[in-house]
Amino acid sequence: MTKKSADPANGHPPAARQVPMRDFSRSLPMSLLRAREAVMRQFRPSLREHGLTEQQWRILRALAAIEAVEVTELARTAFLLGPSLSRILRDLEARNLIERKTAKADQRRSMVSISKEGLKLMASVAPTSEAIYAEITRRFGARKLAELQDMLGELERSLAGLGGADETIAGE
Amino acid sequence: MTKKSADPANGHPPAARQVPMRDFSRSLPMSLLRAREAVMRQFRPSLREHGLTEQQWRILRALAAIEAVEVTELARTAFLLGPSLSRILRDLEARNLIERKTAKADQRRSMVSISKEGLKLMASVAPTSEAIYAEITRRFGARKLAELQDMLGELERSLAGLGGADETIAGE
DNA sequence: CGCATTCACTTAACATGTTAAGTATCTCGC
DNA sequence: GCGAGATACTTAACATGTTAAGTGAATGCG
Repeated sequence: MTKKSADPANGHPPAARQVPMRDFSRSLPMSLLRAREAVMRQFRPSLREHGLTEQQWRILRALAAIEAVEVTELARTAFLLGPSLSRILRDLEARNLIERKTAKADQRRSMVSISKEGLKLMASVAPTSEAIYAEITRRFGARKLAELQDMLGELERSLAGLGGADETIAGE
Repeated sequence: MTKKSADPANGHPPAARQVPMRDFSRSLPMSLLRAREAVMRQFRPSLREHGLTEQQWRILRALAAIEAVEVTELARTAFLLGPSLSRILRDLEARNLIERKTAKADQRRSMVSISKEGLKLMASVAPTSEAIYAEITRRFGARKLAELQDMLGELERSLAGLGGADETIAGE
């Protein structure tokens, strides 16, 4: 949609296409961005009703599956940068949705876990969330969805080790 | 690393898997997020060298293809929300990369266009950007890339009209 | 014409993304 | 054991995402 270029009614010369590049709207980053937005648009309202943002929900979900994790590993799991996670954890802790206690062995580490309240909140959100996911799967097709996920994973892997900058991965 | 369980020293029962949900890291939103990040990680350093953020680059690219646009349409094209765009345009204008002038017919509208300097900057960034895109295409495979884009587009379309909240689209 | 509504932005306020510094611990070599 | 360096976070600072409110300019209707 919206493939204008029909040169509506502005009495101007063709265009200022000085710099030749691929059609911007068809670039891979834009495709991924739009697709993700289309998906998240479905979930946000429900999360919002429960006073959760997308990232907060990611954190709770990551925590629900385990007993406790260090902040750094949680950041990897929830795909958040340290500073963002740090702030969000502060808020979630203030809301009593998570708990924190410094590890005894290493005072630098703090172990994060979900609280009873956090679990209760999750339980109230999960059904809707699952229903939405099911509807998305139904609309797009379970088979195609799996195929898409495979391709996305492959894309990730094919770009691993092409780190644009520092590349501090080493033995991982 | 990845010392997962091993149950260090905390005297707690096994795990807190109270709320049953799909494996979080395999959800569609996470797959899309990670894939996009893997791609953008390639571009960011180059853009950064030229003093541009991803969004600023999106705006310049959108502008390079046309003579001038209203802010609202530019927002659609660059896939940015009004407020973000508003701020970024203010900055880009201060850097003389774009130009703005209010439309004569409708004083509310302001037409945005890329400046000579903006075009010059684009010309200096485009080659590297294209090279990176080519490398990504090479690694992932041109055929698969096209296939992936198709699927992403399909996903978008299959979720259109399922707007999570207001749904104020009407005749578009 | 008068004025309520709608429009096209812009501001404001708060949450997150992102990079750079800062702080407290821990580890290790000497 | 002690001081340099590495670690695990946290803070800070700035840019963007996101929603709500504000502002000025068109529109429409009585």
